[in-house]
Amino acid sequence: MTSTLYPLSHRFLLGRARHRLDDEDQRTIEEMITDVERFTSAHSVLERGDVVSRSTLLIEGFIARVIKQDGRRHILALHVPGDFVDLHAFALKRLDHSIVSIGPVLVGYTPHTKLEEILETRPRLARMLWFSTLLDAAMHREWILKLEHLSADGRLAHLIAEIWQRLDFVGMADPSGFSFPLTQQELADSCGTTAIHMNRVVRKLRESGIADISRGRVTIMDTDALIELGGFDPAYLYGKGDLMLD
Amino acid sequence: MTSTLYPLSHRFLLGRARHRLDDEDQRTIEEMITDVERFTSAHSVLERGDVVSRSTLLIEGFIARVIKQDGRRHILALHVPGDFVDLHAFALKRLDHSIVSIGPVLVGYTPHTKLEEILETRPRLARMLWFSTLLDAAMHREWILKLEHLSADGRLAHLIAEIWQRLDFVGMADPSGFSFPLTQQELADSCGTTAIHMNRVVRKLRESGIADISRGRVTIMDTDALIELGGFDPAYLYGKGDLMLD
DNA sequence: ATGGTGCATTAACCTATGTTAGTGCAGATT
DNA sequence: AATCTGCACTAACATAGGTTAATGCACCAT
Repeated sequence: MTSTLYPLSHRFLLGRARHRLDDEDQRTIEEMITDVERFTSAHSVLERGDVVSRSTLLIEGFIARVIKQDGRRHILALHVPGDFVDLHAFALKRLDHSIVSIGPVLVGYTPHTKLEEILETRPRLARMLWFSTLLDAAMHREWILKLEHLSADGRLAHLIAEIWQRLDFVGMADPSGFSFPLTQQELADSCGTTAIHMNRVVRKLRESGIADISRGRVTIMDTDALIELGGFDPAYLYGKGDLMLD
Repeated sequence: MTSTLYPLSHRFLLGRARHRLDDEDQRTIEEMITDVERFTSAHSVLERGDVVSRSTLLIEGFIARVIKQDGRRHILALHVPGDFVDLHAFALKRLDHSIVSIGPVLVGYTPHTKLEEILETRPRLARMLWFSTLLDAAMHREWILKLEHLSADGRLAHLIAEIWQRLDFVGMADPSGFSFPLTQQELADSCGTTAIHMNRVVRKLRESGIADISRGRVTIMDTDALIELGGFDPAYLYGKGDLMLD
C-alpha cells in the first residue's frame, strides 16, 4: 500500500513543506496515511461539531470549509490537493466548520495516534505539521485583508490568483489556467457576495479580457491585470524561495 | 525575576491554555519569558518582513496585527493580555504583518531557542503552543465569516462581544464592559470600513441602547441585543467548557 | 490666551452591492 | 419529445457604505 500512497504524501511535501527532510522523516510521512476514501461532489466529508480522531489529507479535487448561517452558505477557505483540511482538529478536537467536497475528491486519513507519535518523537516533523496550520492562518489573514479592502471583483481576482499559485505549488496548474469546478454560487459564497452579483463580476472579468471562468475551468487571459486587480502578492504563502528552517 | 513573571505566564494559561498541566510543565512556562519591555501607544513593536528569533507575549494593554495597503491601514486581528502576538513567527520566521501597540503596553519575550527546547522535550507543552496558534486561526475564520456575512454594525457588535469574552477569560472584563483604547478610526480599520461610517455605527449602537463606546471604554448596555446583532457564539474560542485534551 | 493636533461628528452625494423577480439554456430523466 | 433541474444570466429597484468636505471639541504646547 505504501508504494501507492507515496505520491500522495509527496504532494503534501510539495504543497506545504518548505523544509528539507531526512530519510527517516520522509519515511514517516509516507506511512502517515493509513487509508483513503473517494467522495462524490457536494459530499459533506465532516460536519461542524464533529469530534475527530483522525486528520484528512486532500489528495485529488477541491474541498471547502463551510459554515451555514441564516440560510446562507459561507466558504471560509478552499483546499487544493496536498492540503490537510482538518489538521487543526488534531489539537482543537471539535470542528468549528464543515468540510465539503467540491467536485469528486479523493482523501487520505491519518489517525491522531500517528500524529501524537510524530509530536513525541520527531520534533522536526512536528514543526512541519505546525507550519502547515500556520500557513492556513496566514491565508486566512490575507483573506481578511482582501475582504476588508477589495470589492467583489478584486476578491474574485485574488481568489483565482491564489488558487492558481497554490495549484502550481503542487504541479497542477498550467500556464493558461486551471480546472476549477466551482459554480458562480460557490464563488459568491467564497467572496462574501451573492450569486447574482458574482455573475456581474465574472462577466466583467471576462469582458475586460482578464480571465474567463466557465465550464469548470478558469482561463487566465491577462496575468498582470489579474494580479493587479486582486492585489495579489504571494509572499504570504511562504513559497519555495522563503524557507523558514534550513 | 521568576517570581515577578509568574503572574504573566499564569495569564497566558488563563487566556490560551485549555489543558491541565503538571508541575514541570508549569515551571517551564514560568521560565519561558526571559525579558520584558514597555512601549507607548502606537508603537510598532515589529514590522512586516522582520525576521524574528524570539516570540512576544502581550502582558498588559492591547496590540493589533496591522497591514498598510494603498494608504489605508487594516487591522487583521486584536490581541488581549495573555496572547502571544507572534508565536506563528516561530515556524514562519518572517512576519507577514506588523505588530502595533494600541495604548501603552507591556510585553514579554521568549527566545525561539526556548521554544525549540520545548518542542523537543515537552510534547504536551508543544501541543499547547500549537493550540494557541490554532485558536488564532479559528478567530480569523470567525472574522472571515462575519466580514462576509454582516454589515458594519454587526461587525462592530461582534468585535465588542469577542473582546469582552476574551478579556473575561483573563479576568479583565467587568460586568458593565471593559476599558478599550481604540479610536473610531482604529475600529473602522478593524471592521473594514471608514472612520466616517464607523461613527454612524457607533452612534447607532449608542442610540439603540446596546453599547456605548467613548473615552477609551466600552459600556455594554444590552448584552442580549449585542450578541444578537453580532451573531456572537463563543464556541469558536474553545473556552473553558471545551477542553480538547484531558 | 492662542493656535495646533487628534478625534468625534455631520451633511450631501454617489456607487457597489443586495433584493426580488424573472429568462434562457444544456444535460439528465422519463 | 417532454419535462425537470441546475446553472448562468438579466433587469429594476433599494440601501449600505464610500467619498469629500466641513465643524466642533478637548487637550497640549508655547
